[in-house]
Amino acid sequence: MIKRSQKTKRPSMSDVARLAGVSRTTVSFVLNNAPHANIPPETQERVRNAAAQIGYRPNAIARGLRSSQSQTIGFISDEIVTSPHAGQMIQGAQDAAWKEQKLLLLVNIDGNREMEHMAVDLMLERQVEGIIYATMYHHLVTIPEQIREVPTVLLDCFCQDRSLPSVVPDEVTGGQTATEALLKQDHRRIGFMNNEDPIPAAAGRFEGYKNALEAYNVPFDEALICTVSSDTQGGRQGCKQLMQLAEPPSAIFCFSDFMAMGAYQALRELHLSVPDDVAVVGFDNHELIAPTLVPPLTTMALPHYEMGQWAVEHLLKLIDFPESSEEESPIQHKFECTLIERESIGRR
Amino acid sequence: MIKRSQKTKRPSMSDVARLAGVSRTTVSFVLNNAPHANIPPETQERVRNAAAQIGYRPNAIARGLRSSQSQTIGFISDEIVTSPHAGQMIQGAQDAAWKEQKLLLLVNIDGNREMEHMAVDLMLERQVEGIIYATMYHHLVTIPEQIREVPTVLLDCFCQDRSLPSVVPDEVTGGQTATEALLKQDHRRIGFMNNEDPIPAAAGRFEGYKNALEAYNVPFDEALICTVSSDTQGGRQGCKQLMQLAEPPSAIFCFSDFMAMGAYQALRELHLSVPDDVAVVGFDNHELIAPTLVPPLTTMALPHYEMGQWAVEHLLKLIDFPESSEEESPIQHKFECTLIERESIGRR
DNA sequence: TTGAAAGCGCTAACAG
DNA sequence: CTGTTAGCGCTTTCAA
Repeated sequence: MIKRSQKTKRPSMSDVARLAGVSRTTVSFVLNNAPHANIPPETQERVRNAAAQIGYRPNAIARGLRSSQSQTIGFISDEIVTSPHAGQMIQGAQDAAWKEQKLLLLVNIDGNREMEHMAVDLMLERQVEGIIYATMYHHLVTIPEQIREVPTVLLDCFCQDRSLPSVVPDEVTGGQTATEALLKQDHRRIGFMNNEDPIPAAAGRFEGYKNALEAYNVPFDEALICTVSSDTQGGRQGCKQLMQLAEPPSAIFCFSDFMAMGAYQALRELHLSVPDDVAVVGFDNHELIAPTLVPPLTTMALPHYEMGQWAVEHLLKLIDFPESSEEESPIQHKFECTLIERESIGRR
Repeated sequence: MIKRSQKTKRPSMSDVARLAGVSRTTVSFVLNNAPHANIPPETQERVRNAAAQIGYRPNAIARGLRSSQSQTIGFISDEIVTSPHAGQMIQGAQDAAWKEQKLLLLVNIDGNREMEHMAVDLMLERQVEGIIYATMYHHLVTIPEQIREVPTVLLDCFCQDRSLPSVVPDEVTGGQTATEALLKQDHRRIGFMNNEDPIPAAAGRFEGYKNALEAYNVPFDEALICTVSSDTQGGRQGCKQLMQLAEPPSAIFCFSDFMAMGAYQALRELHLSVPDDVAVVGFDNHELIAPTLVPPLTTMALPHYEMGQWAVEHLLKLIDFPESSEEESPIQHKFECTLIERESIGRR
């Protein structure tokens, strides 16, 4: 049992050196597998044993001070709480960091500008090697200026002048893929319930919807578009509205899984079945919603994990090669969304 | 604009001292509002200006090395991804830490023992002042021994010998409150769909259920208990089973919101309405589920945010007063669950 | 092959 | 009131 009173000092390198009968230098070389130091196996053995014996553990703070590398990455996010997507981004980021033995210093600023500013300061003081600035849905952000003291990558957001590298989902191809899933099953009257908020996802998915129609030579019909709030209520109302049309759609592409859930409710109230009467496709692949609906919802998965991963990987590159050519035009990366096929789309 | 090339060295205290024409000590005293150093306002002014002018920022690593305080708390969690509850615990923990200007070093070990071990090592090397060990649902855990080198608090879990302080939800009173909500509306035949997994929540809520019945002098009927998987499927099947009884229940207490969602589905298939034919109460207050069901689900909220907060607050106490009397019997704290009333309970 | 020594940026006891 | 000085634990150059 390694239990040790919290008050006693932890063993330092000198302690190991003393016990092994060598100098601190030697200990350092051995424990770090120093590249060109040629220390005889026997001495190495002795040092390692001594270290193990007294339970020596390197002090990353001291090492960090000396080598000015904190092995730490800051992760700032707005509202972590509500979205399960947050977890996936963090997980992706952490996994990528873990591979390089870096740890994430997490701060959730909950939409508070002042806190955001302080968070960046605190991270900078702690000498983070870089910062990931993440938001819980794809949108435009303004970043505190001091953040530029250190390499930074924007995750699921972007800034006005694109002066910082960013990674976001490809909303256009996402909307297109979703719509094509319907078109492939011979649906031709496809409703689109869009989010009323003026966000990139709304514009992008709408564009993708139109692209898909065009690709299949289906004329665009304004009547089939309905713009509502992106929650269950919105979906329910929007769906009812669409189904009241003289020529109602045989399929509906919903901006979000919540809206799809609302559509299910509306359809049920109208005694229409999914997918036989109306096919439905959602967006988000909400783990808690999509698979549990009856029938399970076909929907688009957002690449949150991958984006988180990419963000850190890219950040690590920037850290290792700060003078990379990127300075003038930081990369704005997009990840494709993938179709998750379940049972809410039937053949027309 | 504070932009600065990433390669140039950051200004240090000496730079400030030089510019202000004083010694490093003075700078340190001024910038830290040193308690007993009586530095004339004028000098202070000069120092502060100098610091601002060159964009000085204290180096927390150096400070940490010197004062052996990292101002950092480790937060280890199993599977952050799937559960939205995770976010609430983290948020609570962070908010409590933030108040003391501490930051969280986050590692999600995803059920991997080896990774867990390494995570603790990495955190200890980084001199975290303490560690929160969190799980995404209330259960028994075994903790890597080295964690005891530093104050530790278990969040939403506990260890066999209770040798570490922990905070968990009070499952018994939770189950009792839920059941009483039904009893208060004059329901007397109350079904209980329990989780088949042998976890504290299952045993505790069942006990609470029985306590409530007893308090209302309602005889316990084994037939009304049904043990299923805690997902939507389980809830659906269990509910059908209960409703097939010769004397079916007029109300059902479900172990989880997912199960309640399944119950809704089953009831709908049986052409029974909630809450008129059958009242339903869930557990978890899943933000994404409970309010969006039709009718909105009355359910028990788990105190995740509060537990996260408490965990850090308690940890900070342990850090500040390591020799507190707690050594022999670490506190095992419980937080009450609260009833969230929506529309799934009707008067009998 | 190993050790001495300098120093990362900061704090704080001690002098002056 | 302010400066000198001695480290915190580690890395790494240089010399032996």
